Amino acid sequence: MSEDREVTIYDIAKYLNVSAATVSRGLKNNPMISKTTRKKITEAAKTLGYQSNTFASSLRSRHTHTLGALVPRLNSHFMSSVLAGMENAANRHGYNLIIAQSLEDVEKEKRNAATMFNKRVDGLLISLSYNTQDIHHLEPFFKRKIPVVFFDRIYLHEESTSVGINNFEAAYNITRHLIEQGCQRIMHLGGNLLRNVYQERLNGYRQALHDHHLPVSEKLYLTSTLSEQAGAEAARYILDLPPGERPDAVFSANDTAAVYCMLALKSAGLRIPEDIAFAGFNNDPISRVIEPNLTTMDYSGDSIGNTAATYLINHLKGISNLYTTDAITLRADMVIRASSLKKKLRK
Amino acid sequence: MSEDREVTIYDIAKYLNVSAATVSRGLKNNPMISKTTRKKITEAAKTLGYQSNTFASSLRSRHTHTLGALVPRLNSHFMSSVLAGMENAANRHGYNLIIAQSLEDVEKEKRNAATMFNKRVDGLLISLSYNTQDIHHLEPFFKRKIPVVFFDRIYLHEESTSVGINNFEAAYNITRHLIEQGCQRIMHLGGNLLRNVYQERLNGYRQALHDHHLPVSEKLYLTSTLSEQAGAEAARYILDLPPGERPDAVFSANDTAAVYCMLALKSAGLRIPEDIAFAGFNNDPISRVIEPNLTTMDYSGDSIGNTAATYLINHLKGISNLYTTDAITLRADMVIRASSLKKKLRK
DNA sequence: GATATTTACGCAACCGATTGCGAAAAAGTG
DNA sequence: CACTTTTTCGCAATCGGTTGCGTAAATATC
Repeated sequence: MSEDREVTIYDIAKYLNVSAATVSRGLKNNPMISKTTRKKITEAAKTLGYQSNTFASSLRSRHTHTLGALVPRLNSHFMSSVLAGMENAANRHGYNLIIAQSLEDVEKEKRNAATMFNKRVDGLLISLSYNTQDIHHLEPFFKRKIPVVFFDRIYLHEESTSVGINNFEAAYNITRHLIEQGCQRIMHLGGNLLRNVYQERLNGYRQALHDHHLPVSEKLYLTSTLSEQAGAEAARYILDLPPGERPDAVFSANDTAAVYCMLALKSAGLRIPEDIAFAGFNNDPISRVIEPNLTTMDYSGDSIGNTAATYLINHLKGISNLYTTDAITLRADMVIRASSLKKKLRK
Repeated sequence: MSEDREVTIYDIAKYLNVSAATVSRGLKNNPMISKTTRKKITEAAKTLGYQSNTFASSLRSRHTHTLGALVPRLNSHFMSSVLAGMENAANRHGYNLIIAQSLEDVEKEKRNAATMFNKRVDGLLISLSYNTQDIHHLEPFFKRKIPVVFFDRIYLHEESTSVGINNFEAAYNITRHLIEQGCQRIMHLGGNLLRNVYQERLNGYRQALHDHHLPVSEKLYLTSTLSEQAGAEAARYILDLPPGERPDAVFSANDTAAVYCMLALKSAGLRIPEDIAFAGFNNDPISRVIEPNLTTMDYSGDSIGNTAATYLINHLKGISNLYTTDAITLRADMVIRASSLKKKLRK
C-alpha cells in the first residue's frame, strides 16, 4: 500500500513545515513546544502512521524502556506467576520485559546477565540460580548504576533492594502450627542453603523447635533440590528409619517435594495426618489436589513480581529511590488444610 | 575505575590503526577481512572491554535479534513450558525473547502486538487469546514480511506457519480409549470453539463416537473456560442429571477442569472410574497427583516452544523458508492412568 | 615485467531520534 | 513605543555501528 520506507519525524516535520527537533519534542509532550503545535504534531503523526524508532531513540537517549528478568527457570507455578506480575506492571508503565532463565546454572546466569547488560536494560530483576555463590557478574550493573532488584532468592547488597517474604517467620509459624497439633518429631525437607530462602526457612524451623523445647536432630533434616524425585527419596528415607525414629510430621520447603513424599508414604500404607502430618510451602495447585489437601504457605508470586517491577520502575522514573530501601517484605499467609490437622480428628 | 564513556569500535580502530569499518566487519567475522587482522580486532576488543551497542547496530542493520512471544497468560504449566523451550532455543541462537501476555483479552493482545511491532522484533511467536476473532492486528507484520509463527492456539494464514499437535487425532484416540473401556455415555468438557484446539478436540470426540455408533448428545457437551470453577460446575451439572442420563465417562479438554470435576464428584460419593471414568488433556502436574491419576494427553510444551522458535530463527537465518510450510505437527502421546481403566478392574 | 585478477581495507554516507544552545517571535513592563 | 522577559522553535552535532563503492596492495597469468 504505502511506501516501504518508514515514516520518520522528518516526514512529519516536512509535512508541518517545522523542524525535526520540534517534532521530537512535540511527540513527547515537551512543554517547550506550544500546545497548538503539539496537537498538530500528534495529529500529523497519526495521519501519517508514524511509529517511533526505538533504536534511534535508545541510541541517543541511552535508555531502552526495557527491564530484564533473570530467573532460575520460568516453568514453575510460582515463577510464572511472578513473571506474570512483572509483565503486568511493566506493561502498565510502558516498559518491556526481556526474560531469560539460568536453568539453575551459574554459568548461564552469568551469560544471561552479560546479555542483558549488553542489551542495555534499564533495570534488572533477578532471582539467583541454585548454586550461585557470589554476584561478581552483576558488577557491571552496579558500576553503571543500573538498578538491580532481587526477588525471592535474594542476595543482600547495599546498592540494591530485594523483594520477598519473611521466610524465617513463615517457617517458624508453620512449624509451630505442627507442634500445636501435637507433633514432636518434625522433619524438615530443605533446599540449598546458599539460597537465603532455604536458609531462613531452616532457621525458622529450628527456632520454633527450640522455643518449644524440642530437640533439633540432624536425622530429621534433609537437603535436596526439592524436586518430585527428592520428595520420593525423602519418603524412602523416612520408611527406612526404625519405626521409633520416624518423624510424626514433615515440613517441606516446597509443595512439590511434600506432595511426592506424601504420595510415596501413602502407598506404603502410612496415614496422613494420623501417622505423619504434612506442611509445604508455596501453595502450588497440586497442594489443593493431593488428598488430604496440603497445609502450606501462600504468598502471591504475582504480587512479588508486581512489587519488584513497580519499585524498579518508580526508581527509574525518580519517584522513589531504590538505594535507600533495603528490603520489601510481602505478606505470606499460612493455609491450614487437612494434611496437618491432627487435633480435630481426635475430638 | 575506567572512563564513563563506553568503548566503541572507533576506540578499537584507533588502537589498531585501522578504520572503524574494518573493525565492524572484523568483529562479525566477515571474510572480507584477513584472518590476522580479524584476530587482532577480537583481541583488542577483549582487552579494551568492548561491548557492542545493539541500538546502533539495530538502527542501521534493521534487525534486533529479538523475538516477540505473545501468549494468553504465562502462568500455566503448559505455557511456561512453552516459553522455557522458546527461551532456550532463542538463547542458543543468540536471540532474545520479549514476552507479553494478553490475559485472554483481544484488546490487550492488539496493544501488545503493536508494541512488539514497534520494538521491531525480528519475528513473532503467538498463541491467540480466548476471544480473538480475526488477526487484523497482525497485518503490520505480514506487510513488513516479519515472520509470524502461531503455536497451540493457531490461526491458519498462508503467510505463516503454525506449530502444534493433531488435536483431532488426540481427541479421537482418547475418546476411543474410553469407548474401548466400555463407556457408552461420554461427556465432553470443551473450550471456546473460536480456538482451533477446542474445535478440533470436539470434532475428534464426535468422530470417535460416530465411528463407534454412539449417539452424539448435546446434553453431554459443555463449553466453558475450563477453569477450576468450570470443572466444579460441570460436576454439579452431572449430579443434577437424572441418574439414567448421567455420563459414564468425561473427556475434558484440559486437566484442570477434569481434576476439579473429579474432586467434586468424588466428594459427592461417585467412584472413579467405576461410576464415571475420566480423561483430560495436557498432562499437567496435577494429573499425577489426583487420585486416581488422570488419563491424559501428553505433549511437550517445551518442544512446541523449542520447535516454534527454532523454526522462526531458521527462517530468519535463511536456512529454511517459513512461507512454504503450512504447519508443523508434533507428537502427542496418550498417557493411560487409573482414572479411565475400567476394564482391568473387572477382570 | 606488463597486465589481469583477487584480496584487504578505507571513505563517507547513512539509520532516526535527541538535545544544548542560540535566536526569533510573542508577551509583558514602564 | 522602547526595552526586558518569556515562549517557542530551529540548527547542527551527536549516539555507534553498518555497508555500498572505490582503491591500493597482493597475487596470479602469460
